[in-house]
Amino acid sequence: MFTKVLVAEDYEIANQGIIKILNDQIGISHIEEAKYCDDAYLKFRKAHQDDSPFELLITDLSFKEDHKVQTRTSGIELIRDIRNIQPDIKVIVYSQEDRPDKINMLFEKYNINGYVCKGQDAIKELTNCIDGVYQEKIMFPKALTDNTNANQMVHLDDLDMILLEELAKGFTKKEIRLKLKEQKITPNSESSIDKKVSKLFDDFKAKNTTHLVAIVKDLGLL
Amino acid sequence: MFTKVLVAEDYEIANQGIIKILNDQIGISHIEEAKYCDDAYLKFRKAHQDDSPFELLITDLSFKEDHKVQTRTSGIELIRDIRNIQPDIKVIVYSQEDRPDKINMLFEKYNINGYVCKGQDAIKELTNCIDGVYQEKIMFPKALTDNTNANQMVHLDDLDMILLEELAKGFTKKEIRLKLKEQKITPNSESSIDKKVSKLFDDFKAKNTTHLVAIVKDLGLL
DNA sequence: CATATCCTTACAGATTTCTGTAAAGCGATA
DNA sequence: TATCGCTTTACAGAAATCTGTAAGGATATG
Repeated sequence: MFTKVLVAEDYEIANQGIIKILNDQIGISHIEEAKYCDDAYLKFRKAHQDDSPFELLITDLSFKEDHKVQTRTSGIELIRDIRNIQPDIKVIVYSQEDRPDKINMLFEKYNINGYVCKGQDAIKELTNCIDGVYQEKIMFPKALTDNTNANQMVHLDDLDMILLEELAKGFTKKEIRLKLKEQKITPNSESSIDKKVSKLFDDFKAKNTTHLVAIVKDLGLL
Repeated sequence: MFTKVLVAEDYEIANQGIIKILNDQIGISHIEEAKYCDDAYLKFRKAHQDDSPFELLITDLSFKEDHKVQTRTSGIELIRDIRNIQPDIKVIVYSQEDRPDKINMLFEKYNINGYVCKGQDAIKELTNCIDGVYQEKIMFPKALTDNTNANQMVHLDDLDMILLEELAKGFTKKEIRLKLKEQKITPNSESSIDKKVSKLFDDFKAKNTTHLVAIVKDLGLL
């Protein structure tokens, strides 16, 4: 079983809960915790430099911001930076998030090894997930495998995401076109943007831009 | 110090975290836990009938619904029912909720004795809160006393909320006008709607409707 | 009663959105 | 080279948004 684990979770009590389980139920000896992404990153890097690296990272996704200014503000950035240094570290995300799209994204884009939804059966799910990941399995959460509607997913490419973000920030299509031109992202004609957004209308059954952004926000994709 | 405490929290891991703290840091001997409101209520009533009542209830507000059908679905109902039987029991709410209005409501309407926000310093806040409540104090969360920005809040009236909701659903102002007319809500001219929405633009510093809805979604008001 | 203030409504015009159609560009294939 | 399929772009028109100005109505105050 894993012997050295890093837990990144800003909510102290959840943090303690995870540690209690790792200790009592799984018997992992060396556990370190961090309440901030940056702290987690520093602990990780120190361990890596000292040649006693962590084998597993258990992290939340969202970290509340407070007085301490952080360079990393979400678990995703933490995963990215840590994987940059130690690509083979196992990563389990433990989060409130239960939207299939978002969770799938984590597996596809960030190659996480497991996901556990905060919830009633989190203890069993977590221990189960750690077991599986230790055996090199990819551990999807029940919410994802149960649900058949995971297949109804809409695939969004990079440009789709850019458009959604810019629209949500209130930019007009003219402004977005200029931005894309500046950054040499193609296609960048107003017509192409129109087409792409119209496709998003179809995909998400939205009536107009405002509706679209509201839907995408609700789905947690933005 | 309290000797018999009931913890109602559906998230197992947070549940375990609370128990760990009550055990390790405060030294409370008799702790019972419940993952469902109804369970909590039954445990409470049994203890009360057996003449060894709980002295303190620590409860979450929101309980996720699952296969088990519950008569009580939120901490508020639990508090109400328990206080009905044992009015002098101390109650601490431990929840994600950080909106001043909502928290204040709990103190005013349900006479809770303390409130702790789930968050980075929850452990210290929780132990501190329990101490205070034991000394018969009313323990407001820091978020409520610290924050001066509670006053900076934008006040949204009913019509504002209706407009935001309808816009987020993708309805045009013409459609919204007709809906308001049907429901006999005034003002309902397109001009008045324009004016009200323009004010919201100012309040939230939004560039257009799409931006406005995105902002309001992010703030969790919608 | 006169006046000030606030709220509602009407309207106008510049801009933007949304939805078509059609043309141009480009790679793959025979 | 010719043709097919796909993507990008151009353009156009109806609808909706956004931002003014101004007029009408209700209420309060002196």
